[in-house]
Amino acid sequence: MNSTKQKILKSAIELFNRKGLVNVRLQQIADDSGISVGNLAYHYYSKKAIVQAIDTELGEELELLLSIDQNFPSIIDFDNHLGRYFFLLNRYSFYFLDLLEMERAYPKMHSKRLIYIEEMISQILEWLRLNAEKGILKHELLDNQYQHTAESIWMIITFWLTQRQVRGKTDIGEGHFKKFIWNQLIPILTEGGWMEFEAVILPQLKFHLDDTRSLDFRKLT
Amino acid sequence: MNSTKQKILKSAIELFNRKGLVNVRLQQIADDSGISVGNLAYHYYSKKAIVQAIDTELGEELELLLSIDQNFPSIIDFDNHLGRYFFLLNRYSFYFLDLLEMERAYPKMHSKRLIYIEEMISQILEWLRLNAEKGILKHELLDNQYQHTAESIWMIITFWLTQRQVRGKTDIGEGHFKKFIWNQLIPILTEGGWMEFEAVILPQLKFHLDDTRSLDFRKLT
DNA sequence: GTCTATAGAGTGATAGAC
DNA sequence: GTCTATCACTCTATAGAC
Repeated sequence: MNSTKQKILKSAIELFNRKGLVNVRLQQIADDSGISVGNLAYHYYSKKAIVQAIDTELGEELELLLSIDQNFPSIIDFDNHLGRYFFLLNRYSFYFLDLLEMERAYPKMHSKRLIYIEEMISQILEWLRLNAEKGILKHELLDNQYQHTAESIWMIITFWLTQRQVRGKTDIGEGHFKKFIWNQLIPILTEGGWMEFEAVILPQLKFHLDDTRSLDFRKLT
Repeated sequence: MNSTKQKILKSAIELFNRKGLVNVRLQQIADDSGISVGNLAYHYYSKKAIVQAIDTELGEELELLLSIDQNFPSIIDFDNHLGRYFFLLNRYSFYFLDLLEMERAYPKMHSKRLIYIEEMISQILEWLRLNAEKGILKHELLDNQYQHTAESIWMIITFWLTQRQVRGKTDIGEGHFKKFIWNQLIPILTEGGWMEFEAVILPQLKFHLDDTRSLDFRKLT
Protein backbone atom coordinates (compact mmCIF):
# COMPACT_ATOMS: atom_id res chain seq x y z
CA MET A 1 0.00 0.00 0.00
CA ASN A 2 1.45 3.37 -1.03
CA SER A 3 1.88 6.30 1.31
CA THR A 4 -1.14 8.28 0.09
CA LYS A 5 -3.46 5.36 0.71
CA GLN A 6 -1.99 4.99 4.18
CA LYS A 7 -2.38 8.67 4.91
CA ILE A 8 -6.04 8.46 3.86
CA LEU A 9 -6.76 5.50 6.10
CA LYS A 10 -5.02 7.13 9.03
CA SER A 11 -7.03 10.32 8.63
CA ALA A 12 -10.26 8.42 8.09
CA ILE A 13 -9.88 6.26 11.18
CA GLU A 14 -9.02 9.27 13.29
CA LEU A 15 -11.96 11.31 12.02
CA PHE A 16 -14.42 8.43 12.24
CA ASN A 17 -13.33 7.79 15.82
CA ARG A 18 -13.74 11.42 16.79
CA LYS A 19 -16.92 12.39 14.98
CA GLY A 20 -18.71 9.16 14.11
CA LEU A 21 -19.04 7.44 10.77
CA VAL A 22 -22.00 9.40 9.37
CA ASN A 23 -20.68 12.75 10.50
CA VAL A 24 -17.44 12.63 8.53
CA ARG A 25 -17.43 14.16 5.01
CA LEU A 26 -15.13 13.02 2.24
CA GLN A 27 -13.98 16.62 2.09
CA GLN A 28 -12.78 16.41 5.69
CA ILE A 29 -10.85 13.21 5.07
CA ALA A 30 -9.25 14.81 2.03
CA ASP A 31 -8.38 17.98 3.94
CA ASP A 32 -6.92 16.03 6.83
CA SER A 33 -4.86 13.94 4.42
CA GLY A 34 -3.63 17.06 2.65
CA ILE A 35 -5.12 16.01 -0.70
CA SER A 36 -8.16 16.90 -2.78
CA VAL A 37 -11.48 15.10 -2.85
CA GLY A 38 -10.83 14.12 -6.45
CA ASN A 39 -7.57 12.51 -5.49
CA LEU A 40 -9.25 10.78 -2.59
CA ALA A 41 -11.72 9.28 -5.03
CA TYR A 42 -8.84 8.09 -7.19
CA HIS A 43 -7.45 6.01 -4.33
CA TYR A 44 -10.74 4.92 -2.83
CA TYR A 45 -13.66 4.65 -5.18
CA SER A 46 -16.21 5.58 -2.50
CA LYS A 47 -16.70 6.14 1.19
CA LYS A 48 -17.71 2.53 1.47
CA ALA A 49 -14.37 1.49 -0.01
CA ILE A 50 -12.57 3.40 2.73
CA VAL A 51 -14.68 1.76 5.42
CA GLN A 52 -14.07 -1.61 3.80
CA ALA A 53 -10.30 -1.12 3.94
CA ILE A 54 -10.49 -0.28 7.64
CA ASP A 55 -12.84 -3.20 8.15
CA THR A 56 -10.28 -5.57 6.63
CA GLU A 57 -7.56 -4.13 8.83
CA LEU A 58 -9.61 -4.61 11.98
CA GLY A 59 -10.73 -8.05 10.82
CA GLU A 60 -7.12 -9.21 10.62
CA GLU A 61 -6.36 -7.96 14.10
CA LEU A 62 -9.46 -9.61 15.50
CA GLU A 63 -8.58 -12.91 13.89
CA LEU A 64 -5.17 -12.71 15.48
CA LEU A 65 -6.74 -12.13 18.87
CA LEU A 66 -9.25 -14.91 18.41
CA SER A 67 -6.64 -17.37 17.23
CA ILE A 68 -4.52 -17.02 20.36
CA ASP A 69 -7.55 -17.37 22.61
CA GLN A 70 -6.88 -21.06 23.15
CA ASN A 71 -3.60 -20.14 24.79
CA PHE A 72 -4.89 -18.18 27.72
CA PRO A 73 -6.24 -20.66 30.18
CA SER A 74 -4.58 -18.93 33.10
CA ILE A 75 -5.75 -15.87 34.95
CA ILE A 76 -2.90 -13.65 33.90
CA ASP A 77 -3.32 -14.54 30.23
CA PHE A 78 -6.97 -13.53 30.39
CA ASP A 79 -5.94 -10.21 31.85
CA ASN A 80 -3.41 -9.70 29.07
CA HIS A 81 -6.08 -10.55 26.57
CA LEU A 82 -8.32 -7.87 28.01
CA GLY A 83 -5.49 -5.43 27.47
CA ARG A 84 -5.30 -6.36 23.81
CA TYR A 85 -9.02 -5.85 23.37
CA PHE A 86 -8.75 -2.49 25.08
CA PHE A 87 -6.09 -1.51 22.56
CA LEU A 88 -8.27 -2.47 19.60
CA LEU A 89 -11.26 -0.74 21.14
CA ASN A 90 -9.41 2.54 21.16
CA ARG A 91 -7.67 2.12 17.82
CA TYR A 92 -10.92 1.42 15.96
CA SER A 93 -13.35 3.03 18.36
CA PHE A 94 -15.83 4.16 15.71
CA TYR A 95 -16.44 0.54 14.84
CA PHE A 96 -17.68 -0.12 18.35
CA LEU A 97 -19.37 3.20 18.86
CA ASP A 98 -21.26 3.06 15.56
CA LEU A 99 -21.80 -0.68 15.51
CA LEU A 100 -25.47 -0.30 14.66
CA GLU A 101 -24.96 2.34 11.99
CA MET A 102 -22.35 0.07 10.40
CA GLU A 103 -24.94 -2.69 10.24
CA ARG A 104 -27.57 -0.42 8.71
CA ALA A 105 -25.24 1.17 6.16
CA TYR A 106 -23.08 -1.84 5.26
CA PRO A 107 -25.01 -5.01 6.04
CA LYS A 108 -22.68 -7.26 4.05
CA MET A 109 -19.62 -6.17 5.99
CA HIS A 110 -21.53 -6.61 9.20
CA SER A 111 -22.54 -10.17 8.49
CA LYS A 112 -18.86 -11.09 8.43
CA ARG A 113 -18.30 -9.29 11.71
CA LEU A 114 -21.11 -11.34 13.23
CA ILE A 115 -18.92 -14.42 13.00
CA TYR A 116 -16.20 -12.73 15.05
CA ILE A 117 -18.75 -11.72 17.68
CA GLU A 118 -20.07 -15.24 18.19
CA GLU A 119 -16.53 -16.62 18.17
CA MET A 120 -15.48 -14.14 20.80
CA ILE A 121 -18.37 -15.11 23.05
CA SER A 122 -17.80 -18.82 22.68
CA GLN A 123 -14.13 -18.46 23.46
CA ILE A 124 -14.84 -16.52 26.62
CA LEU A 125 -17.30 -19.29 27.51
CA GLU A 126 -14.60 -21.87 26.79
CA TRP A 127 -12.24 -20.07 29.13
CA LEU A 128 -14.85 -19.99 31.88
CA ARG A 129 -15.53 -23.72 31.57
CA LEU A 130 -11.83 -24.56 31.47
CA ASN A 131 -11.24 -22.63 34.66
CA ALA A 132 -14.25 -24.19 36.31
CA GLU A 133 -12.67 -27.58 35.64
CA LYS A 134 -9.34 -26.36 36.95
CA GLY A 135 -10.99 -25.28 40.19
CA ILE A 136 -10.37 -21.59 39.65
CA LEU A 137 -14.05 -20.82 39.12
CA LYS A 138 -17.06 -22.22 40.93
CA HIS A 139 -19.25 -24.65 39.06
CA GLU A 140 -22.39 -23.35 37.42
CA LEU A 141 -25.38 -22.95 39.68
CA LEU A 142 -27.84 -22.87 36.81
CA ASP A 143 -28.00 -24.00 33.23
CA ASN A 144 -26.67 -21.32 30.91
CA GLN A 145 -25.16 -19.35 33.75
CA TYR A 146 -21.73 -19.23 32.14
CA GLN A 147 -23.29 -18.58 28.75
CA HIS A 148 -24.90 -15.46 30.22
CA THR A 149 -21.67 -14.46 31.94
CA ALA A 150 -19.72 -14.82 28.70
CA GLU A 151 -22.26 -12.71 26.86
CA SER A 152 -22.18 -10.10 29.62
CA ILE A 153 -18.41 -9.88 29.38
CA TRP A 154 -18.69 -9.49 25.62
CA MET A 155 -21.26 -6.72 26.13
CA ILE A 156 -19.04 -4.86 28.56
CA ILE A 157 -16.10 -5.03 26.16
CA THR A 158 -18.15 -4.07 23.13
CA PHE A 159 -20.13 -1.23 24.67
CA TRP A 160 -17.42 -0.01 27.03
CA LEU A 161 -16.55 3.01 24.92
CA THR A 162 -20.18 3.79 24.19
CA GLN A 163 -21.21 3.91 27.83
CA ARG A 164 -18.11 5.91 28.64
CA GLN A 165 -18.95 8.48 25.99
CA VAL A 166 -22.66 8.58 26.79
CA ARG A 167 -21.90 9.24 30.43
CA GLY A 168 -19.26 11.81 29.55
CA LYS A 169 -16.53 9.92 31.38
CA THR A 170 -13.83 9.99 28.77
CA ASP A 171 -11.11 10.29 31.37
CA ILE A 172 -11.17 6.73 32.62
CA GLY A 173 -8.61 4.28 31.35
CA GLU A 174 -7.53 0.69 30.98
CA GLY A 175 -7.38 -0.09 34.68
CA HIS A 176 -11.00 0.81 35.16
CA PHE A 177 -11.99 -1.25 32.15
CA LYS A 178 -10.23 -4.32 33.48
CA LYS A 179 -11.63 -3.95 36.99
CA PHE A 180 -15.07 -3.76 35.48
CA ILE A 181 -14.62 -7.03 33.61
CA TRP A 182 -12.98 -8.74 36.56
CA ASN A 183 -15.97 -7.77 38.64
CA GLN A 184 -17.93 -10.26 36.56
CA LEU A 185 -15.61 -13.04 37.68
CA ILE A 186 -14.83 -12.16 41.29
CA PRO A 187 -18.10 -13.56 42.72
CA ILE A 188 -17.57 -16.88 40.97
CA LEU A 189 -13.91 -17.35 41.97
CA THR A 190 -13.24 -20.34 44.21
CA GLU A 191 -11.09 -19.97 47.30
CA GLY A 192 -8.08 -21.02 45.24
CA GLY A 193 -9.10 -18.81 42.36
CA TRP A 194 -9.31 -15.83 44.67
CA MET A 195 -5.84 -16.47 46.01
CA GLU A 196 -4.40 -16.56 42.51
CA PHE A 197 -6.34 -13.44 41.60
CA GLU A 198 -5.13 -11.64 44.69
CA ALA A 199 -1.53 -12.57 43.98
CA VAL A 200 -1.40 -11.99 40.25
CA ILE A 201 -4.12 -9.57 39.14
CA LEU A 202 -4.72 -7.19 42.03
CA PRO A 203 -1.21 -5.68 41.99
CA GLN A 204 -1.52 -5.39 38.21
CA LEU A 205 -4.78 -3.47 38.52
CA LYS A 206 -3.34 -1.16 41.11
CA PHE A 207 -0.50 -0.43 38.73
CA HIS A 208 -2.86 1.20 36.27
CA LEU A 209 -2.82 4.66 37.74
CA ASP A 210 -4.22 6.20 34.59
CA ASP A 211 -7.64 6.26 36.19
CA THR A 212 -8.97 9.50 37.56
CA ARG A 213 -11.69 7.87 39.60
CA SER A 214 -10.99 6.01 42.79
CA LEU A 215 -8.67 3.13 42.30
CA ASP A 216 -9.32 1.53 45.64
CA PHE A 217 -9.61 -2.12 44.95
CA ARG A 218 -8.28 -3.56 48.16
CA LYS A 219 -9.94 -6.42 49.93
CA LEU A 220 -12.36 -5.35 52.63
CA THR A 221 -11.78 -6.89 56.00
CA MET B 1 -52.61 17.74 22.61
CA ASN B 2 -54.82 17.42 19.54
CA SER B 3 -55.20 14.28 17.50
CA THR B 4 -52.93 15.33 14.62
CA LYS B 5 -50.04 15.99 17.00
CA GLN B 6 -50.61 12.60 18.59
CA LYS B 7 -50.71 10.88 15.21
CA ILE B 8 -47.40 12.54 14.30
CA LEU B 9 -45.68 11.42 17.49
CA LYS B 10 -47.00 7.90 17.12
CA SER B 11 -45.69 7.66 13.56
CA ALA B 12 -42.39 9.27 14.45
CA ILE B 13 -41.69 6.94 17.36
CA GLU B 14 -42.55 3.93 15.27
CA LEU B 15 -40.37 5.01 12.36
CA PHE B 16 -37.45 6.07 14.56
CA ASN B 17 -37.60 2.71 16.32
CA ARG B 18 -37.60 0.79 13.07
CA LYS B 19 -35.10 2.73 10.97
CA GLY B 20 -33.05 4.79 13.37
CA LEU B 21 -33.19 8.50 14.05
CA VAL B 22 -31.01 9.73 11.18
CA ASN B 23 -32.60 7.45 8.63
CA VAL B 24 -36.13 8.80 8.96
CA ARG B 25 -37.21 11.63 6.63
CA LEU B 26 -39.83 14.20 7.50
CA GLN B 27 -41.63 13.07 4.34
CA GLN B 28 -41.92 9.56 5.77
CA ILE B 29 -43.34 10.77 9.04
CA ALA B 30 -45.86 12.89 7.13
CA ASP B 31 -46.82 9.99 4.85
CA ASP B 32 -47.21 7.64 7.77
CA SER B 33 -49.37 10.17 9.59
CA GLY B 34 -51.49 10.72 6.49
CA ILE B 35 -50.65 14.42 6.27
CA SER B 36 -48.37 16.64 4.19
CA VAL B 37 -44.89 17.80 5.10
CA GLY B 38 -46.16 21.36 5.23
CA ASN B 39 -48.78 20.39 7.77
CA LEU B 40 -46.21 18.44 9.73
CA ALA B 41 -44.13 21.62 9.94
CA TYR B 42 -47.16 23.51 11.17
CA HIS B 43 -47.48 21.20 14.16
CA TYR B 44 -43.79 20.65 14.83
CA TYR B 45 -41.47 23.42 13.78
CA SER B 46 -38.59 21.06 13.01
CA LYS B 47 -37.37 17.52 13.31
CA LYS B 48 -35.71 18.49 16.54
CA ALA B 49 -39.06 19.63 17.91
CA ILE B 50 -40.52 16.20 17.25
CA VAL B 51 -37.60 14.51 18.98
CA GLN B 52 -37.97 16.93 21.87
CA ALA B 53 -41.63 16.03 22.30
CA ILE B 54 -40.77 12.33 22.44
CA ASP B 55 -37.90 13.12 24.79
CA THR B 56 -40.29 14.83 27.18
CA GLU B 57 -42.69 11.89 27.02
CA LEU B 58 -39.92 9.40 27.83
CA GLY B 59 -38.53 11.70 30.49
CA GLU B 60 -41.85 11.65 32.34
CA GLU B 61 -42.02 7.87 32.23
CA LEU B 62 -38.45 7.58 33.45
CA GLU B 63 -39.11 9.92 36.33
CA LEU B 64 -42.06 7.80 37.30
CA LEU B 65 -39.89 4.70 37.30
CA LEU B 66 -37.11 6.38 39.23
CA SER B 67 -39.49 7.80 41.82
CA ILE B 68 -40.86 4.39 42.77
CA ASP B 69 -37.38 2.90 42.99
CA GLN B 70 -37.30 3.36 46.75
CA ASN B 71 -40.24 1.01 47.04
CA PHE B 72 -38.69 -2.12 45.63
CA PRO B 73 -36.45 -3.47 48.32
CA SER B 74 -37.70 -7.02 47.83
CA ILE B 75 -36.66 -9.47 45.17
CA ILE B 76 -40.02 -9.61 43.44
CA ASP B 77 -40.26 -5.83 43.24
CA PHE B 78 -36.90 -5.69 41.53
CA ASP B 79 -38.12 -8.21 39.00
CA ASN B 80 -41.25 -6.16 38.37
CA HIS B 81 -39.09 -3.12 37.94
CA LEU B 82 -37.07 -4.90 35.30
CA GLY B 83 -40.31 -5.60 33.50
CA ARG B 84 -41.15 -1.91 33.46
CA TYR B 85 -37.76 -1.03 32.05
CA PHE B 86 -38.21 -3.67 29.39
CA PHE B 87 -41.48 -2.05 28.41
CA LEU B 88 -39.87 1.39 28.07
CA LEU B 89 -36.95 -0.09 26.16
CA ASN B 90 -39.28 -1.39 23.51
CA ARG B 91 -41.62 1.58 23.42
CA TYR B 92 -38.79 4.08 22.88
CA SER B 93 -36.20 1.74 21.46
CA PHE B 94 -34.59 4.31 19.16
CA TYR B 95 -33.60 6.31 22.18
CA PHE B 96 -31.52 3.41 23.43
CA LEU B 97 -30.34 2.21 20.04
CA ASP B 98 -29.23 5.66 18.93
CA LEU B 99 -28.10 6.93 22.30
CA LEU B 100 -24.83 8.23 20.91
CA GLU B 101 -26.37 9.86 17.86
CA MET B 102 -28.84 11.60 20.17
CA GLU B 103 -25.94 12.99 22.12
CA ARG B 104 -24.14 14.20 19.02
CA ALA B 105 -27.20 15.73 17.37
CA TYR B 106 -28.97 17.11 20.45
CA PRO B 107 -26.40 17.65 23.19
CA LYS B 108 -28.70 19.81 25.31
CA MET B 109 -31.39 17.16 25.48
CA HIS B 110 -28.77 14.58 26.30
CA SER B 111 -27.36 16.48 29.22
CA LYS B 112 -30.76 16.22 30.89
CA ARG B 113 -30.87 12.51 30.19
CA LEU B 114 -27.49 12.14 31.88
CA ILE B 115 -29.12 12.91 35.20
CA TYR B 116 -31.56 10.03 34.76
CA ILE B 117 -28.70 7.69 33.92
CA GLU B 118 -26.74 8.47 37.06
CA GLU B 119 -29.90 8.31 39.15
CA MET B 120 -30.74 4.93 37.73
CA ILE B 121 -27.31 3.57 38.57
CA SER B 122 -27.31 4.94 42.09
CA GLN B 123 -30.73 3.50 42.78
CA ILE B 124 -29.67 0.06 41.61
CA LEU B 125 -26.66 0.44 43.91
CA GLU B 126 -28.98 1.44 46.74
CA TRP B 127 -31.03 -1.68 46.16
CA LEU B 128 -27.92 -3.87 46.22
CA ARG B 129 -26.72 -2.36 49.50
CA LEU B 130 -30.15 -2.62 51.09
CA ASN B 131 -30.33 -6.30 50.23
CA ALA B 132 -26.82 -6.89 51.45
CA GLU B 133 -27.92 -5.51 54.81
CA LYS B 134 -31.04 -7.66 54.75
CA GLY B 135 -28.92 -10.76 54.21
CA ILE B 136 -30.24 -11.44 50.73
CA LEU B 137 -26.96 -10.56 49.06
CA LYS B 138 -23.42 -11.36 50.17
CA HIS B 139 -21.34 -8.52 51.49
CA GLU B 140 -18.91 -6.83 49.14
CA LEU B 141 -15.60 -8.59 48.68
CA LEU B 142 -13.89 -5.51 47.33
CA ASP B 143 -14.33 -1.79 47.43
CA ASN B 144 -16.56 -0.61 44.61
CA GLN B 145 -17.72 -4.12 43.82
CA TYR B 146 -21.39 -3.20 44.05
CA GLN B 147 -20.75 0.05 42.22
CA HIS B 148 -19.39 -1.99 39.32
CA THR B 149 -22.28 -4.43 39.54
CA ALA B 150 -24.81 -1.60 39.48
CA GLU B 151 -23.12 -0.08 36.44
CA SER B 152 -23.02 -3.47 34.72
CA ILE B 153 -26.73 -3.93 35.28
CA TRP B 154 -27.36 -0.47 33.89
CA MET B 155 -25.24 -1.35 30.85
CA ILE B 156 -27.14 -4.55 30.21
CA ILE B 157 -30.48 -2.73 30.42
CA THR B 158 -29.34 0.18 28.27
CA PHE B 159 -27.57 -1.80 25.56
CA TRP B 160 -29.84 -4.82 25.64
CA LEU B 161 -31.64 -3.88 22.45
CA THR B 162 -28.45 -2.84 20.71
CA GLN B 163 -26.66 -6.11 21.30
CA ARG B 164 -29.80 -7.99 20.33
CA GLN B 165 -30.02 -6.14 17.03
CA VAL B 166 -26.30 -6.29 16.33
CA ARG B 167 -26.32 -10.03 16.81
CA GLY B 168 -29.47 -10.43 14.76
CA LYS B 169 -31.38 -12.03 17.62
CA THR B 170 -34.57 -10.02 17.47
CA ASP B 171 -36.65 -13.01 18.46
CA ILE B 172 -35.73 -13.12 22.13
CA GLY B 173 -38.05 -11.60 24.67
CA GLU B 174 -38.59 -10.38 28.18
CA GLY B 175 -37.79 -13.66 29.91
CA HIS B 176 -34.35 -13.78 28.39
CA PHE B 177 -33.73 -10.17 29.32
CA LYS B 178 -34.61 -10.80 32.94
CA LYS B 179 -32.55 -13.97 33.19
CA PHE B 180 -29.61 -12.04 31.86
CA ILE B 181 -29.90 -9.39 34.55
CA TRP B 182 -30.56 -11.92 37.29
CA ASN B 183 -27.38 -13.68 36.24
CA GLN B 184 -25.55 -10.65 37.61
CA LEU B 185 -27.07 -11.26 41.03
CA ILE B 186 -27.17 -15.05 41.30
CA PRO B 187 -23.48 -15.42 42.25
CA ILE B 188 -23.82 -12.89 45.06
CA LEU B 189 -27.03 -14.28 46.56
CA THR B 190 -26.68 -15.62 50.09
CA GLU B 191 -28.12 -19.00 51.01
CA GLY B 192 -31.29 -17.25 52.15
CA GLY B 193 -31.33 -15.03 49.10
CA TRP B 194 -31.11 -18.04 46.85
CA MET B 195 -34.05 -19.70 48.57
CA GLU B 196 -36.18 -16.61 48.08
CA PHE B 197 -35.04 -16.34 44.47
CA GLU B 198 -35.82 -19.99 43.85
CA ALA B 199 -39.27 -19.64 45.34
CA VAL B 200 -40.32 -16.32 43.87
CA ILE B 201 -38.36 -15.55 40.70
CA LEU B 202 -37.53 -18.87 39.06
CA PRO B 203 -41.17 -19.85 38.42
CA GLN B 204 -41.76 -16.33 37.12
CA LEU B 205 -38.88 -16.65 34.66
CA LYS B 206 -40.06 -20.02 33.46
CA PHE B 207 -43.44 -18.46 32.80
CA HIS B 208 -41.97 -16.22 30.09
CA LEU B 209 -42.27 -18.66 27.25
CA ASP B 210 -41.87 -15.94 24.67
CA ASP B 211 -38.24 -16.90 24.23
CA THR B 212 -37.24 -18.92 21.24
CA ARG B 213 -33.89 -19.91 22.69
CA SER B 214 -33.54 -22.49 25.42
CA LEU B 215 -35.42 -21.54 28.51
CA ASP B 216 -33.78 -24.11 30.73
CA PHE B 217 -33.08 -22.33 33.93
CA ARG B 218 -33.44 -25.13 36.39
CA LYS B 219 -30.99 -25.70 39.17
CA LEU B 220 -28.26 -28.17 38.32
CA THR B 221 -27.90 -31.05 40.75
C1' DG C 1 -1.51 10.89 -9.40
C1' DT C 2 -3.45 15.01 -8.54
C1' DC C 3 -6.32 18.82 -9.21
C1' DT C 4 -10.85 21.92 -9.99
C1' DA C 5 -15.48 22.04 -11.05
C1' DT C 6 -19.88 20.29 -11.07
C1' DA C 7 -23.49 16.92 -11.62
C1' DG C 8 -27.12 14.55 -9.22
C1' DA C 9 -29.83 13.03 -5.59
C1' DG C 10 -31.47 14.08 -1.46
C1' DT C 11 -33.12 16.74 2.93
C1' DG C 12 -34.91 20.08 6.28
C1' DA C 13 -37.25 24.09 6.29
C1' DT C 14 -40.28 27.87 4.32
C1' DA C 15 -43.71 30.68 1.45
C1' DG C 16 -48.01 31.41 0.32
C1' DA C 17 -52.66 29.77 -1.55
C1' DC C 18 -56.94 27.69 0.14
C1' DG D 1 -55.20 23.54 9.74
C1' DT D 2 -53.89 21.83 5.63
C1' DC D 3 -51.98 21.81 1.18
C1' DT D 4 -48.42 22.37 -3.01
C1' DA D 5 -44.29 24.17 -4.55
C1' DT D 6 -39.80 25.41 -3.93
C1' DC D 7 -35.67 27.26 -1.67
C1' DA D 8 -31.19 26.62 0.28
C1' DC D 9 -28.10 23.56 1.48
C1' DT D 10 -25.32 19.19 2.04
C1' DC D 11 -22.97 15.38 0.48
C1' DT D 12 -21.28 11.70 -2.60
C1' DA D 13 -19.63 10.74 -6.86
C1' DT D 14 -17.84 11.90 -11.53
C1' DA D 15 -15.76 14.45 -15.58
C1' DG D 16 -12.04 16.15 -17.50
C1' DA D 17 -7.73 19.25 -17.40
C1' DC D 18 -2.88 19.07 -16.02
